[in-house]
Amino acid sequence: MATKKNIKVHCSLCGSRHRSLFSDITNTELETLDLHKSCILYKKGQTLYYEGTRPMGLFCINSGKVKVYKITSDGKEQILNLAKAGDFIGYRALISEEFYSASATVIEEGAICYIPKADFLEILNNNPRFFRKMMKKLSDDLGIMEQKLVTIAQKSVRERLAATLLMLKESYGMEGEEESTLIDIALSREDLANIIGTATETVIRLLSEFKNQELISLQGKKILVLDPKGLVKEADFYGI
Amino acid sequence: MATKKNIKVHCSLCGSRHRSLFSDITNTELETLDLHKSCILYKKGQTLYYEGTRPMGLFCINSGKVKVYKITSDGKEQILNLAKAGDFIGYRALISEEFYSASATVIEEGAICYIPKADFLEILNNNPRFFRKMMKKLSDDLGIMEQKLVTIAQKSVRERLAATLLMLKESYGMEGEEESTLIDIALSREDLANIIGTATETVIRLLSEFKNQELISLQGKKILVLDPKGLVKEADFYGI
DNA sequence: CGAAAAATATGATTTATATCATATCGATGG
DNA sequence: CCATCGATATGATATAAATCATATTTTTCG
Repeated sequence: MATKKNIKVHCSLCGSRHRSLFSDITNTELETLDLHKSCILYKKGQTLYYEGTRPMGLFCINSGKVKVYKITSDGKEQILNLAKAGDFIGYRALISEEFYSASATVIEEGAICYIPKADFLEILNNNPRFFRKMMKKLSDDLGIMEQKLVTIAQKSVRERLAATLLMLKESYGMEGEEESTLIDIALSREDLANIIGTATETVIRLLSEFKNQELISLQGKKILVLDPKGLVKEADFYGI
Repeated sequence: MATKKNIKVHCSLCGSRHRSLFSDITNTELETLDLHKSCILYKKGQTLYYEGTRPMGLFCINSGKVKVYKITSDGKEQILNLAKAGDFIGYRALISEEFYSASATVIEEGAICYIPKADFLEILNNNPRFFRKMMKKLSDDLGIMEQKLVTIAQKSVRERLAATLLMLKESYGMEGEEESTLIDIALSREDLANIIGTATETVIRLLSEFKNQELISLQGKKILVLDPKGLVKEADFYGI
């Protein structure tokens, strides 16, 4: 493997920062970050961290997409979260002072910054605004995770898939003509199955059915949502 | 319905406080709390708050047990959390500044205090120790919820039931003779089903099987764990 | 206390989804 | 550019668990 090249992505110039948790930290803090952080271009398939290892810092996604997942004792993968530009990952383990409870792997290449633990904690402890924001973020994350739990526990695979497509449309949708929206994230059928907690073949079959119902159209790896209202009807609720 | 009687349970004398998030707030803060809070004896079946309503304060359980749950669009219940003496509930909605995202109902009667939102936020904003503790709590809660999600998404009902019994043993176990431990919480089979996300009949059947395997013994409503190692083998992992 | 209601128990049947199997398509890299 | 490997697709079959049905036991409360 070639040595990873450290690239220069200044926080102050980062296009994603204003949407991130760092949207209103001080200039001094920004400068310290830029001085201490590293930023690397990751390729698809590279892993940022592994479950069970010690967190030494925080990942901040400048571009690209990442999946955060756990592997069960019998080797099955469950995706907990998808992260994109502007998202932080790995803060939960830092705050709970635990080893990572999940792994994170790049699914679409991009530049990802790494902020040393000490700097993150420094800002956390000296910037009450940031502290409050971080707390709110954890609280929001918890609310989302609770909703996911309920969905997976109580809804059929068909409903969960429809709900997941709607969720992906919200996060990764690129508006097209008419009602149609392209879901702009290259998820394999297997990834999709590992989000909703089902078998890959089941996802493939259900996507075919949704296609036959003209709810979606399959553009190679990506999915085009043709009839969001139809999907809402399939999901029979919203939220995952 | 008879008017609820406000009972006197001083925080400073509360036997559960030292185990709670209020374990190290200042005396002044304690006094303010005692002045402003109310404390009511709730009977089984009474609801502390309903999903969709606005949180006006924080519940602090002095005694008794509470289930926190969501109801899906098709009327199914999913229990997210069980709370006992020393536990706080309802803080997530306060911190995220949302309506309640779940309901909370008493399953074993007890005294439950209600701390006005303003007092909670006051302590939160003026006591950095408490703030940090609250943040850690949310982070821990999130880690637990993630593990639950994985378990429900990837494990069989049989494995989930075994894991749940082990979890309940940890939280509510009363050591008996030999390896045996009584799970001291009066959960109906339906509640148990709503924790693991399955049908009531399935729980009843599987409990019968575990009884036949001499892993547990059914003491009326309560369950006696006879062979925890056997249950671990059934669960094939630990954590829910 | 005793009737009614709720919870538990168990059987029969159905069904959604997993698993296994095989074929085709498409991407990747030597 | 072709060979190989992984992803997608679809069919056949197995199975865990839901649902429906009906006793029996336990709890509730008038």
